[in-house]
Amino acid sequence: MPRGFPGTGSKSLSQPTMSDGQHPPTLRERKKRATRAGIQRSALGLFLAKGYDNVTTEEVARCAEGSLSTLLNYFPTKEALVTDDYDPLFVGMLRDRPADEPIFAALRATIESALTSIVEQERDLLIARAKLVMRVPALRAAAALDKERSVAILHDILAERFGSKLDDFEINVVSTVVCSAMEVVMRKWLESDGKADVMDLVHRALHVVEAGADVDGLAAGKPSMDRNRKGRRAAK
Amino acid sequence: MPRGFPGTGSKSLSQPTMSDGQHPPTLRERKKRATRAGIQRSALGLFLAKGYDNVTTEEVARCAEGSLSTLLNYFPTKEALVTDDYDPLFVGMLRDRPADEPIFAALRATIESALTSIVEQERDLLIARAKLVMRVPALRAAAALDKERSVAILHDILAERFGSKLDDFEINVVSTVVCSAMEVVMRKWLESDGKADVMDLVHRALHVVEAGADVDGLAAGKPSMDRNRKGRRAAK
DNA sequence: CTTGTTTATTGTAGTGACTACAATATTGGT
DNA sequence: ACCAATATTGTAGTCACTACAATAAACAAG
Repeated sequence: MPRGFPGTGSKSLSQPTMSDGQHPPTLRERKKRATRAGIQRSALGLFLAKGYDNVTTEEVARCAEGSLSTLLNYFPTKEALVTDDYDPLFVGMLRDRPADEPIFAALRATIESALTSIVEQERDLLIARAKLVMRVPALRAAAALDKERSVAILHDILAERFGSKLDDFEINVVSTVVCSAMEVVMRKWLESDGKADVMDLVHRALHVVEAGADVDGLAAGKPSMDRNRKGRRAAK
Repeated sequence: MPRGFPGTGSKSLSQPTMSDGQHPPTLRERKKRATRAGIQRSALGLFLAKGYDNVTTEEVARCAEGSLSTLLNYFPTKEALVTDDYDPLFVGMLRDRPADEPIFAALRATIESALTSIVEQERDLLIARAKLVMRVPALRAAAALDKERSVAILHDILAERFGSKLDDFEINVVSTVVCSAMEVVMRKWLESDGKADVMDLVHRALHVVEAGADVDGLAAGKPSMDRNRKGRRAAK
């Protein structure tokens, strides 16, 4: 009789992982994805219900009708059970922008399409997961390590375009700062339970980064705000 | 016969912790500081010698001639053994700047005095610790949580000055972005083993943040670089 | 459908960080 | 020298995670 994770057959969860293999997904492959998704769903459910710290990895494994060994085979750490990994989608989109497009315009466009696409498909899942991460210190710490990768990727893209004209240090600062600003956007958006206009936040944040965080200047009515297309001053 | 941590008597380590109590430090207090410092020094030594992951907390306790319980009483986690906590010094300095000084000027001045003071006294310790943190993922993750507090503190200071004129969101972005930029400075400085000019890095990073990370503009010779007083283009 | 190879799943035994708590030692004031 | 407050220690246990060997399923071929 079959062991394994039988109850996880519903493939309704659209995994945002990169489908690099292309080929018709072999049966084995599909099962792996299913078990993986099943474990992750069980984990998220339990974490949301009982609180991250009050759920053991063993409990998650049992809930997903599998063994702890298998769980650890898919997710090296407990924190990894709550990771999203949208970077590949993001990077692909950014790389595909025309090379002559100003970088901040490209960023805005990329973020807009990536974000709306994600929000459309997995709005609730995204919010639930992200709010969980925000609540749990261990998850925030793990997310910080993920963010390093995002920064590195953006760094590479920027270096591709400006490596000859800009020092690596400045590129580093810019990529770090942009990612940090986006993190603030996410946090603020989640605080509003996803009811705030994400793109408005994105525009406001990127405006600060692009035009300069000259607070004294910003406070004085910010004269050159014609860069962004959407109206400012949305939520208080 | 006395148990406790006898071998840690040398108080040569100038603890940067806030001496809030003021009063003549009672004998008990001094002992506590000594044991704490002793544990931390033992830990750092072992971590540097054998690698963070190859040292157990029990080992650190033995090296400091104390028990594991005591160690855990002083440091709630293994990561905490490598934390520095310069924020109080920093905040105090920033709060003491004249209220009418432009905020970025205040930041530069504060960072300059705080940094040079720290570097003067504990240069080697600082570098050793920070490089350790950079190498070990678990420590980087823990440092991210510490950074949250720094951001919050800077946020409060900015809110004090600009809360009436600027939306909380923009203040959040600015404080986050400034701290992130400083983190990049530290990383770059450590990559050069502390041989690069820290303040030059600080100025360059803050310039990007203050004047705007408009990369296309920056790449095009950056016309308005007369804001900073030190020469640019230091290390390649 | 059987056979053999590859790969996925599982159990076991352990390590290490950390908690809770009770027992003991030390300090500080009287 | 004694008592109260506090510091140190040991014990027992939980939990995340590793290493590894055993088992079961998926796949490719005959």
